Amino acid sequence: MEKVHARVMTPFSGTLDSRCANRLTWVMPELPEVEVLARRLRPALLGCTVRAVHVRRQRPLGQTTPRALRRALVGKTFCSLERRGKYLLFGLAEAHSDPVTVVGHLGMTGRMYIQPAAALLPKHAVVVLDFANTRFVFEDTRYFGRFTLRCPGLDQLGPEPLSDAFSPAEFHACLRGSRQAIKIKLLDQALVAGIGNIYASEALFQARISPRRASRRLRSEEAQRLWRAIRAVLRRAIAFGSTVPLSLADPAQTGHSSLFYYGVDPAEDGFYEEKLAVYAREGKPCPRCRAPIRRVVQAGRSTFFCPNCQR
DNA sequence: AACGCCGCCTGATCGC
DNA sequence: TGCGATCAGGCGGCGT
Repeated sequence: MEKVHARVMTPFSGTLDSRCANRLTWVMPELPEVEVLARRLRPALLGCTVRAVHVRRQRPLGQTTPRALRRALVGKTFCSLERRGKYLLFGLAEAHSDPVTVVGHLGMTGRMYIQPAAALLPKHAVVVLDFANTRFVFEDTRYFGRFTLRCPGLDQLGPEPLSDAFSPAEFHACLRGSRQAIKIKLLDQALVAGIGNIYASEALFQARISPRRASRRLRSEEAQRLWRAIRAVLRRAIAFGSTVPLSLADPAQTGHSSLFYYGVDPAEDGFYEEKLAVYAREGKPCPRCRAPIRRVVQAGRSTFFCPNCQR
């Protein structure tokens, strides 16, 4: 079991090596990772009826008490699973009572999977939902995630970047009202939902826009380029995540005898090297012009970019 | 009211 | 060897 934890790496949790920003050891969950998780969890989860609810950590429940969560879920059956930005919306229903929605968020290090009822629980389990012979586990090392009945942040979300609700004109209009650096603005979930630190850098690279430009200074064609880049980068990451070779997703290999949660070791298969053009690549050659990628800190977070390509 | 900044939280790493 | 400082970051809350 412990061995498993050392080995399994997933696109749904993680952190950047603190001493060497060039080495990506884990990946934070952003829109593509949450979308891939939803797609994989959905078929396994729908139809499962909750027999018991165990709350191991209260913080991710926010305002919801363990008792309220238990009352809301026990006896109900999972009937839908949707993604909104980086959030997961679990729908549960029962014949003679109102349907409920549970809001989930992976935070920095959250993971969600289904395992056999006999398996050992992870050290940082937050919520466990017992089914007949299996169970749903939400674990989160840093407890930044959410698993709750009420989540105020959800109401503040901007448009889904891959939907028609996300228009270049409106995007540009929002940017014009902000003096913030464009990289920081992209992290604002009210502007557009689901972009995190990794894909903000990646989208700006693809659009050839410097992360330090003031949002309001972007010209119309630049905003449009960025709009397009955001969608392309996210779509590509989703496609990549959902086409991970099955051998890498083999439950036997990851040690989870159930699975549903797919481990990929970036050091072994180069998965992330191929996917990310600039993120965590300080000093390495720009894939477009070979100039060394630079790292700067904006609002306390790392930004990676090519000083030559991005103006 | 937009925006900056802090606190939350743990694990890995590095210096002494 | 072991201990303490540092760092990663999504997001809510608070101050200006």
